[in-house]
Amino acid sequence: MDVDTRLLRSFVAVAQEGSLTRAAERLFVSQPALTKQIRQLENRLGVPLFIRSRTGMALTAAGRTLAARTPGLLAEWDTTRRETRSAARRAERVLRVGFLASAANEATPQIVAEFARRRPGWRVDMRQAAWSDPTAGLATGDVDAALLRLPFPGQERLRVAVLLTEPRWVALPSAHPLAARDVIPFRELWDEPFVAAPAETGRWREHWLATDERDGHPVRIGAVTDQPDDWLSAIANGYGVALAPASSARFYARPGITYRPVSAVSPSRIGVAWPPSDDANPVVQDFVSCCLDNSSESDIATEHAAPSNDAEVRRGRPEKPRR
Amino acid sequence: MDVDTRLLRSFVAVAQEGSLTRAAERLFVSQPALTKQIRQLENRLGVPLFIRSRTGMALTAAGRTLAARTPGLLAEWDTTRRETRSAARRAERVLRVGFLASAANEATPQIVAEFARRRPGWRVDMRQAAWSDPTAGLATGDVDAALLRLPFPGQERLRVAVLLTEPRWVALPSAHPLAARDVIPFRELWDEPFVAAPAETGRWREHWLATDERDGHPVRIGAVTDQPDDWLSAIANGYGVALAPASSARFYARPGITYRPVSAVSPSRIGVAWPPSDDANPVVQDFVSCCLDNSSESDIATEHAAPSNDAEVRRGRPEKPRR
DNA sequence: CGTCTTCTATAACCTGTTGGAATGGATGTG
DNA sequence: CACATCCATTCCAACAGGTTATAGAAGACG
Repeated sequence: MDVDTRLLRSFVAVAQEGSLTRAAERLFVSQPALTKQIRQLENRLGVPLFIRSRTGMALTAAGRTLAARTPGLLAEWDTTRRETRSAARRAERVLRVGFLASAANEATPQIVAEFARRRPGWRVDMRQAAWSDPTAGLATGDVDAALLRLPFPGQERLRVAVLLTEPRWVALPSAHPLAARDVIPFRELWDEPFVAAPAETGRWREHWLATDERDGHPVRIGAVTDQPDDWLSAIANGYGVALAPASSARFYARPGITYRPVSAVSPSRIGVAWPPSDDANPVVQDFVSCCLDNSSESDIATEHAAPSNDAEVRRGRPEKPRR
Repeated sequence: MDVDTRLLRSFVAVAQEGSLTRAAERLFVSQPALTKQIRQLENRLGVPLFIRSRTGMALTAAGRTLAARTPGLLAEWDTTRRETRSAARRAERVLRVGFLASAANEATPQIVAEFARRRPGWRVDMRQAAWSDPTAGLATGDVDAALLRLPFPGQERLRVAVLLTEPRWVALPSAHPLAARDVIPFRELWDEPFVAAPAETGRWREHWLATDERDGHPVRIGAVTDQPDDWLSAIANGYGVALAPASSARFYARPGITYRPVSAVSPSRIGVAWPPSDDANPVVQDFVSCCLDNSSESDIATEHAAPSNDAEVRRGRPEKPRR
């Protein structure tokens, strides 16, 4: 009769992977735990969902039926959850905004101040997210909007407006030979070990390793960190170097670390993001326009989800109604 | 992130009842258990769903949002569950048919035999249901079709074809003064204690107490039973009398119990029921037509769900393709 | 042929959660 | 002022669910 959605998520993972062992590591649980979960789901439904064999787990006819419907159900539950939390924040007059440490910049206090002027009675609740969640809580519905570094995984399912573009620099241990140079061509960093974000951040990690801009040259990983402090320590301790936004030189200055401009590497962008379900939410939209008003971009680009790939819809910069 | 659908069902119950105490008894759990469930749901969502007061539990804005979407989610889950089990039975070539003890009659073996002729390779799995589930497992998706006494609760959401109409008699302790009579007017039974079905069977229970046919006269309940054997014992032991289909005199003859015709009470009907999702399932439809072929009704009525009340769609009796 | 590897299943153990009964506390009511 | 009616809390027993270690089956390979 009743099931924990967790069982359904496990089921979907096993169905996709075709293997308990692989699904187990994807879900960060042990394989015996997954064995039990699947067996429990089968018992509750009173139906075998998989045919076990040494080569893995194959769906039965019933399993295929379930597998076809479950993702939709889970998506609906997630939507419901998101809307419920969003309703609660609206009732409390709180706008919750997530941000990545590296995406908050000098303009942030002004954005919040202007929002406070436009929406008296409302409170902005800023929460910093770890790098392990590059959507800063948007993906899970924890926040109404987020200030992020682009690109990030899951971007296709959200609305994004670019606020700022800045060059990428490199952070090096001060003792590093290249630290003496004024500008470093990216090519000269190809063989350096890099301090990287956790693997589960996918596209985001790749962007900061600039894997696309190495002509296929492999990346050396010197360390994996998931917070600014660990990241700085790893670099200072010589585990590797890392690309970083130019503004890091101001926000994350630290003895033992030197920032240098990098040539021949694409810049980094900061954007504000919100879920499509809030396209008509006036409060969220007010916050977005406060962001745009304080943006240094002369031409605001809003990235929408496009059927095939990331087409960008450009729109003129709105008037500044600053009093 | 994840929730047990049980929590959602509890939430819906509390939201509807507006009270933990009442919802708890409806759900057959203790009130502290429900308190904890609701609190747990609130914690998982990170949102208060109810405002507690001495007068009960009132939904918050977030609670209303959740309450609006949850029933749909649960219904979808139930549909998914039903279809999954149904797919399993199709793969195994098993048609599972539920029946209430009192709804199986002399025609049943012939129905099954004819189905076996039409669908070689298929097996019919007949399962008897307790009175506590008057849909005999259809409501929960445990069976593909069911032979039932009409009317029953939940009938509106299913397809039903009437197979047989028979008078209602009364079952009395043999020592009962009325047992000596040939025919008993229903009115003379109004003050007798009745042996009834469990309260949760709603409309079904009321039909067998004939509450609608007492001119508002209150019903006396002498005992509550949920299986034929208990029911017979209760009557034989003098806890009360009970209306029963005329055929019970043949199927449930027992020393100490006397069956007598009752006048001025409506008859009972037997029907075959199936879920609307199987309207196009050829196997289920074959079974239904086997039922109709063996029906004694000269005019087959199929009851469909109607927007306002139980309109009956009549259709001519199909040809008998009996070889 | 053993030996590895790669799957899933099982066993043993530990911990946190859940449910029930009894009880408490707040608050209207006869 | 005792009572009825809510929800919250406490205590205890039972169970579910996780982990590690291990078993068992069956291809892959030297």
